Amino acid sequence: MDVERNLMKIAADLLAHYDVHARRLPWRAPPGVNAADPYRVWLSEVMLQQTTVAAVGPYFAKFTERWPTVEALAAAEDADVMAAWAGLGYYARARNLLACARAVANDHGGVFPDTEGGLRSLPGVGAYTAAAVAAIAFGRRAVVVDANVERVVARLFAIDTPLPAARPAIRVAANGITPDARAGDFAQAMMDLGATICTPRNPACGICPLRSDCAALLTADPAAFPVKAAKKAKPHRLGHSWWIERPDGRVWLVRRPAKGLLGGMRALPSSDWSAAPDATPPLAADWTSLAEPVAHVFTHFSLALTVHVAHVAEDSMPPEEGEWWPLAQIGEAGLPTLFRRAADAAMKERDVHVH
DNA sequence: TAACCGTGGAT
DNA sequence: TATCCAAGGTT
Repeated sequence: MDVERNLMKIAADLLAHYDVHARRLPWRAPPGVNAADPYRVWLSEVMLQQTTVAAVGPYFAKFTERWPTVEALAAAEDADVMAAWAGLGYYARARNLLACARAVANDHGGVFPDTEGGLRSLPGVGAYTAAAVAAIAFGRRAVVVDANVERVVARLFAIDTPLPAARPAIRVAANGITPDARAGDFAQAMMDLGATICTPRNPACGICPLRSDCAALLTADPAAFPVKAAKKAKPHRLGHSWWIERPDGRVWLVRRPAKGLLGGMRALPSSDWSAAPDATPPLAADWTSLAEPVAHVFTHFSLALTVHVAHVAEDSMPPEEGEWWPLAQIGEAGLPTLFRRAADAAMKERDVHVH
């Protein structure tokens, strides 16, 4: 069979399947509506970077209700956006989200660029997101390659070069099956397929709309694609955080530096995180340490965080910059998950002593 | 280029 | 319990 014709068949088969089985997602235009809102497409794509659909759902609802347009988001306070993002992870995304919204509002008249190149120049918009927004929101033909597409394409063509070295070949193959029309639907169909059928483990090849086109299905183990390089072991690190509570029911919170881990987020005052962290408290007080450290796993290391608790006088003021945050509103402080769990542990320990 | 950057669910 | 993994971008 003619090779080009066979490649066209892949897109046709996939789009026919998508027309029946597309997932209904809040950021997708309803069936029959062609134009998705670029703001919502962009917002969803940024939230979905390395993040599951299930995790994004409530955050997308919260953001679009509070900031319905890019102009509204551009006018938001930094602290409000960072707090609203708390718990979703990869906080550089939130910082870039605001920078991008302000760039669109201030430099582009509140209208998103409608080309891949224009989108690519925005903060936090890389090759994938630019292609996805251009295709989904603006109907451009763009080659959209995320981890789902990498997996589906590696299997379709049985590409056995290990990632990341296989990326150029995967991109070429993805370009070869991307249709001129409905490139946005095609991209979303590929991602739906990767998320629901062509899954990393135990793919449902028996119900796959592309099973007649798949080279990996002819091998002993289709799930072996894509081949990946071995991962490095995560080092274990230690750390200390200090819970400083006043008799009026407030706790001392600081803000972490703008860049780096948990950058720009509210936090408990903390040591460095290393093999031998500096355990010197930020102020002299009668400290008690929680027996059980908070265990937390980051992308490239795991952490055992010892939480120290002190009750200090009303006029006490720690040396570094920060704010006395009311305990009754601790949920609105926007603490990232590590510190939310440390706060939970400290408050639970306090309740044990009170009762 | 490869390291850095979160979190939670699935297995 | 340990490991893998997710609609990646930045430096």
